[in-house]
Amino acid sequence: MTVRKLMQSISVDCVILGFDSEQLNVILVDRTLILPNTTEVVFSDLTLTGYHIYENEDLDSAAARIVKDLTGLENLPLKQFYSFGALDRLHHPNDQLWLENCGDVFSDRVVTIGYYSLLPSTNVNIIQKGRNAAWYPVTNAKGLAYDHDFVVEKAIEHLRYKFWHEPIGFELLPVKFTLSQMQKLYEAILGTQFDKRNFRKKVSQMNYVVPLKEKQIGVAHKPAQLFMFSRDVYDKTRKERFDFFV
Amino acid sequence: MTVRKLMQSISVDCVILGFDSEQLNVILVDRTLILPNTTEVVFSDLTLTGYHIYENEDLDSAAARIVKDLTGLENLPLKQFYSFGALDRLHHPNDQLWLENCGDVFSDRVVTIGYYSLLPSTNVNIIQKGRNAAWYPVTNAKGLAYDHDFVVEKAIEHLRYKFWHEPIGFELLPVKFTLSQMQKLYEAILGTQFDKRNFRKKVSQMNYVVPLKEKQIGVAHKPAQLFMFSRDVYDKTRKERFDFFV
DNA sequence: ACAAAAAAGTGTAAGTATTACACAAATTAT
DNA sequence: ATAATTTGTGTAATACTTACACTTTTTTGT
Repeated sequence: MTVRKLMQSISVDCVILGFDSEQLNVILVDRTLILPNTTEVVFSDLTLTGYHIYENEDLDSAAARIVKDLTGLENLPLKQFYSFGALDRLHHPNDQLWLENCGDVFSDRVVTIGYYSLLPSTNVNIIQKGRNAAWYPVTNAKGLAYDHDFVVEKAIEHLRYKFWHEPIGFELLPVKFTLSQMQKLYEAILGTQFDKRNFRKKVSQMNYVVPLKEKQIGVAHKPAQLFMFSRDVYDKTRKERFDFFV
Repeated sequence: MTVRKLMQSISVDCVILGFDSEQLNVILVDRTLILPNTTEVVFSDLTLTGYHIYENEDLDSAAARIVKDLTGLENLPLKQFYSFGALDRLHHPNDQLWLENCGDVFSDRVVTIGYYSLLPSTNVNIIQKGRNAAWYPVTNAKGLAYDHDFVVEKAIEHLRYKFWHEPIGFELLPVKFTLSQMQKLYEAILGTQFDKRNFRKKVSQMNYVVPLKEKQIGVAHKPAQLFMFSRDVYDKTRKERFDFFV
């Protein structure tokens, strides 16, 4: 076992986003402070999956390690999106109490590198370890620890920007999806409504969205055709930019 | 004078880009190591404008302060674009020699927050202070100190991405510019050639590119009409996205 | 004064993409 | 069988993109 020394001024926070065919969700971790030798709950709130980095790991590895430690999830496509270093980002009284009681001594200000990851939030098995991690609707993710409200906001702003300009949404859909699911996703992220016929016309130009010979099963209405995203076709045919709806 | 304590594991590096109607340029700072008590030049190379941050300044302020200290330039529109934390980013022998001789003790690995700024590289007055700062063509900016080759590469990749998707190039042009200058800029950054008539058709849709009642003077050919960018019109009329050439 | 050089400025036709709009078809549950 | 639900489809008007070449305006050199 190698010795791992914390860098006490640098952390990584991960905004793990999921879509459940209705809304965007984010994985948050319970932060309940119980004073030692008592059972008194001093406060209880939620944080992003985040932790300090070690001296012998790079940023991407730190992000992957932190997510694995807190949720059990591995091999997520984590992408760095922004770094946060406001002087007061740890200065809320609860944050101070928490840091005083967690056993390590941190510098007054910690710069955090923000990462995000996208995945379908259904069928994702979060492994509980000590501190509970769970999905929460993004719209309810307010009053988070530290500056994590702001970090989530920036992540979603980043995501929305990318959505307008390239087809990144497929990671948020199941492997086999219907065009209605895809449309709902775009509408949820971009906050717009699209006409069904025009949306489909647009999608039919994306030849990396390939129709399967399968239909939905177990739905109480006409079953929809299933599609999948072909990274292969995508890499080969996509243009420098992505024209989406204006 | 307030006491300023360095955070020895976090720095900011700024990629200050300029365009001179021909090519992209970047401001680099001379790093010549002369051993104390001798005049022997151990090595001499170039770095981005960068330095460690202080404990009592946030990231944006650090970036502005560093640029001012090294170049005299103030009020640049500095934007954060990516952070770098590879374990070996300071491990080149020259980097080690430099750090050993600069008087401070730094941690083995320093995470740096990358910022960029765009400006016309003509008429920019770089104030020399001790270490020389100057413009260099981006294409020649190879073999830089630390991992700065990579930082510059990432900055330009980021810039190119944004250029395809929104009209950010105006900061790289003089306040009054011709359509040919604008076209050259787009061609330089995007690495494409555009048809003059089609380019102008496209620009005429951007009603925030406003024609002036002035023409170029002092050129040895038919003088071109001058245009300027109106942030006012831009903020009011621009759509969520920017259709540029596919 | 004139010619040469240099870059500015301009139009059209064919093809492609976008928009707005409404109803029939397939399936399950009762 | 019927109701409920969601899928799936076409057209016409407008706007945008593409490919393509010559004339105009100005300065410089003779």
